[in-house]
Amino acid sequence: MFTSPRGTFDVLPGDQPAWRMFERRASEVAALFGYGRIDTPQFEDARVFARGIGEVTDIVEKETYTFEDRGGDLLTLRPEGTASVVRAYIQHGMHNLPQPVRMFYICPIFRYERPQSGRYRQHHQFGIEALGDAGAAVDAEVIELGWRFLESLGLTELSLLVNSIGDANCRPPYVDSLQTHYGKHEGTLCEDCLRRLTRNPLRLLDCKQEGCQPVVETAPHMIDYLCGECAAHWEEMNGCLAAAGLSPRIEHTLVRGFDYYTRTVFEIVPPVGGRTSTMVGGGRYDGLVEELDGRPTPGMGFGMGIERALEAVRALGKASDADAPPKVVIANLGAEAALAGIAEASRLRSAGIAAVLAPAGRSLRAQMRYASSAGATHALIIGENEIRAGAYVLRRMSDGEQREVAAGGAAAAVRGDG
RNA sequence: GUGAGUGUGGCCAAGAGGUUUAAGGCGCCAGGUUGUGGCCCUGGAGAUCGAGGGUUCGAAUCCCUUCACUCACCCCA
Repeated sequence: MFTSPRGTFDVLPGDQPAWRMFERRASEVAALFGYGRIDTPQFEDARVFARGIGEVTDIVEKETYTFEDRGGDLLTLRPEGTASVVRAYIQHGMHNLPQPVRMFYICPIFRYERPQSGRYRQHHQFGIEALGDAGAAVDAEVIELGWRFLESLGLTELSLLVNSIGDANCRPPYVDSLQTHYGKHEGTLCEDCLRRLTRNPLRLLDCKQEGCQPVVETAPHMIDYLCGECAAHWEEMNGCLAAAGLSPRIEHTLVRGFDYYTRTVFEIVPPVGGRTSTMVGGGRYDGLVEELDGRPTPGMGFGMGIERALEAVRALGKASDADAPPKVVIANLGAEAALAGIAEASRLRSAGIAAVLAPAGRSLRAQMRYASSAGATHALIIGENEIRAGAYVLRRMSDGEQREVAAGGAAAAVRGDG
C-alpha cells in the first residue's frame, strides 16, 4: 500500500475547519497590521537559499530537497519563507514602493529531516516580512503581530523571548570573547560543543547538554558587546515593545539557525517544551537583500509553524466553531423521485444552501440515517406520494418538525429556520 | 546521521508456540412489520497478524533480515 511520504501528512476533510480558521485569522490579523499576501513558487534556484540562509548552516548542508530539473537547473524546495520573499522584492523592484513593504505568506516548507513530534518534512508556515525600514519600531511591530495573532487563537500561555545578536561590527568581537570563554572549559564540553566552538560559535549558547550548562551560564552576553548603533536599536526596540504592551524576556542564549539575522532575534515558545518546540521564530536581516544581489535594504520578519500552533490550539480543547450552516440531504424513493431530487438539489445550491442527495436505492430509514450522520440540518423527502401531490416534505432534523414545500420552495423554508 | 520503542480488519485493540475456521469495541452496510434519523436490539461485510527468510509436526506468537511508524538527540517551525 502506498502511504504519504515520510514526514508528510494529508489534511483530511475533517481537519480542514481548523486549517481554514487558521488561514482566515492569520489573513485578518496581517491585514489589521497592513500586511498584504504574497505567494511565491514552491521551489527556487538553489542559490537563493544557499546564499540567503548560509552555506554552512545545517538547513542548507543536509536538510534541503535539492534536485536538477530536466534542463539542468539546480532547484531547491523552499526550506524557509524569507529568502523567497526577498527574491521577489528584488525581482519586482519593490524598492520603488512606499517603504517598508509589508507582506505575509502561508505556504508549505520542505526540510529533509528525521520526523518527530512537531517536526515534519513538509510543514506549513505563516510568515511576515517588512522590507525597507531599519527602524526599531518595525521590529516591535513584527513581534507584536505574531503575539496578537497567537493571542487571537486563544494561546495566551506563551513566552516571548528576545535578544540582539548585533551586526558585522560588534558580533566578531563578541564571538572572540565567547570562544575565549569556552576555550577555558574545553575539557568539560560535549562533542557537539567542541565542534561548534570553531564552526558555529553562537550555537554554543543553546546546547542542552547538562555538562555544558555551567559554561553557558557564565558565558558573556551579546547585548553587553553591542556597538553604539546596535545598542541604540536594541534599547529603542524594547521601548516600542513596552509601548505595545508586550513584556518580553531577554534570553541571552537566543540565537537563530540562519546566517542572515542581525540585531533583533526573537522566539515565541510554549510553556512546556520550551525552545525545542518553538512556535514562532524570527528577527532582523539587514544584510539579506544585498546578499541576494539587491541594493542594501533592511528587513524584519518571522515564520510561524502552523502545525505547532494548531496542535497548541487543539490542546486547549477549544472546539469553538459557530452553528453549522444549513445543509439539506435529499431522500429520494424511486427513479422519478431521484430525478426530482437532482432538480431540487440544484435549486438549493443556486440559493447558496448545501444540498446532498442521499444514496439512492436505500430504504427511507437508511436515507434518514444518512442525513443524520452527514450532519444535515434538514431532510427533504421526495417519494412517490410527494411526486403525485407536487409537494415535498421538509423535515427539520433538530426537532423533527415537518412541513410541505412546493418544488423549488425548500430554499426559502430552510432560510426561514435561520 | 545517532539512540530507543512499536507494527494484528478503516480506527482502537485481546492474544505471548497447538480448542484461533484470530476475541471485543468504534466505524461501515442491512434489518427491527408496510415511507422517516440521532438511543437501543439483531445480523453482515471487512485481516494472507508490516514484509521476506528461518526454527518447529505446528508460528500472530521464537530467531534473523528488512521496511514503516513513534519518541529522543542533532537541527528547527
